[in-house]
Amino acid sequence: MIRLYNTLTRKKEELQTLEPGIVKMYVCGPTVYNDAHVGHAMSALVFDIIRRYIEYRGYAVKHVMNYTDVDDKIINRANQTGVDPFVLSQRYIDDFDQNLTDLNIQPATARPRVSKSMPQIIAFVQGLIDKGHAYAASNGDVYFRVLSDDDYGKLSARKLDDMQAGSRIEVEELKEHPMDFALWKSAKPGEPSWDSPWGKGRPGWHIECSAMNLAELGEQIDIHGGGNDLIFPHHENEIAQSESFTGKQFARYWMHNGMLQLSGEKMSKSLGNIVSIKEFLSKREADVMRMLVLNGSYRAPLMFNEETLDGAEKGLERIVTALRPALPAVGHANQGALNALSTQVELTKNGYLSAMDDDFNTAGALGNLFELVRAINTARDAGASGLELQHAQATLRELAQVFGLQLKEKTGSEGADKFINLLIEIRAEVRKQKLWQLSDQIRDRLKELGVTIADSKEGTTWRWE
RNA sequence: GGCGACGUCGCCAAGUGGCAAGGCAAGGGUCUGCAAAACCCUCAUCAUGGGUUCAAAUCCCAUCGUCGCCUCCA
Repeated sequence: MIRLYNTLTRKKEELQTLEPGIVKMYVCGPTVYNDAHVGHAMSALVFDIIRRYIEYRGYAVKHVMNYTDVDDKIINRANQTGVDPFVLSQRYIDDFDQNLTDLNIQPATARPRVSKSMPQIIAFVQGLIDKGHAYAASNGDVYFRVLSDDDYGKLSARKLDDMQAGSRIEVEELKEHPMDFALWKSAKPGEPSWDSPWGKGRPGWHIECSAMNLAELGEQIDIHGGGNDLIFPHHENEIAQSESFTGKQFARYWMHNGMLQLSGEKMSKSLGNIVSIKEFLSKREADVMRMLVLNGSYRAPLMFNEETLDGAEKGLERIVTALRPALPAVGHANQGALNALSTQVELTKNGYLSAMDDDFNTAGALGNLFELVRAINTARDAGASGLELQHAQATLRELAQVFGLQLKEKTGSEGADKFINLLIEIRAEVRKQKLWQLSDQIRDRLKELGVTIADSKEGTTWRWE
């Protein structure tokens, strides 16, 4: 039984789906006006890991991620660069898709965009007006009437009265209440706009997600996810819109990931302290970013710096090492060593599942994986054969794959193997004659070419590195 | 100022009432001609001060500190 932390109730709850065996999950995607950064990667990775685990547990996941391709930022950037806003957003959508692929993130089963959802959005706004939850102002803007929603503020645990007190929002005369927010914005000159019952205009920020949710997943969904910086106002307003429109509970579980911390601060567009995904991947493997996320807890802030990345990279190598073959000359491992290994396989499986069932505790599950890593290495050192290691290694690989780790061994140029083996063979002869200098020279030169040699009393092995 | 989350070894971090997982780093050792890898050993009483309890990192109160939101943001 999977339990997950629900922001709405601030408690862990059992996952009970609306339809048996199916999880409807909507995760807020990016506004596409710039290169995506590693903070986006964290969020995408968190929900990718969650999705993979839910699927591993036997559910089918309907996963929707939207692209916000109509927005002030896009329009501004388009104007600055002289590129058509739709061309610009298309370019960044393509880039983002590529980023996700590079990070081994499973594509969402549906990826709607604002620009292609206009009829649904307009119908949604009209519906809210019809039900008295929204009103059109004289200038063509349409606002949501917060006072019409009696539990407004329940997700972010705020009260309307409190918000007004500390609010820095300039009260617009056209609004009935200062916290009323725009569902539809009347067009300004030079902006993309669409025809509507209230004149030419474009959607506000929050309505798109309500409308796309309804279109793709229906009136009610199981999980709604996103970064915790979206709790207010975005998700709060989504709830207000959707529940006012349908009269039903919108999402059963609200899940929010913590922020990536770069030198102690949130990485964000406005602070300008950004590392793009592209930039990251030019320096490190995709698995390193995933390991960093796995080693933390998805709801807490995640430290992103050279030190934590080095740690993630080393941990990754440790798992990869455990998957390597048995030693060349296999002795016979004693029964005790083999029993210890199979015991650990069971312990790890159980530990992994109970950690992950408990609100996707990846750090705890990872700890279990490392215990299996050690058991495998110990058995190998004791002389276990490939066959004897097989089950444990398969388990390790399976559980790592549920995490979405690829665990790629580096490979070199094709066809080089036989020449490398030849060199190793010659070197073995050289070593027999104790010509250490020559032997070391071969090792050093191969190292420079990306081949690492390891000698042991059972023989010599090599690998690309 | 308001609301929320949090403070566990040098770093990342699990654990939320019953003797403090795991990874990285560090030190010592085994193996090795040397090296790499691996393995073994060592390495914390849980921000501070009170309180509840037979028993608290884990519950309550206070203080200090950090982060997020309140404005675009994963």
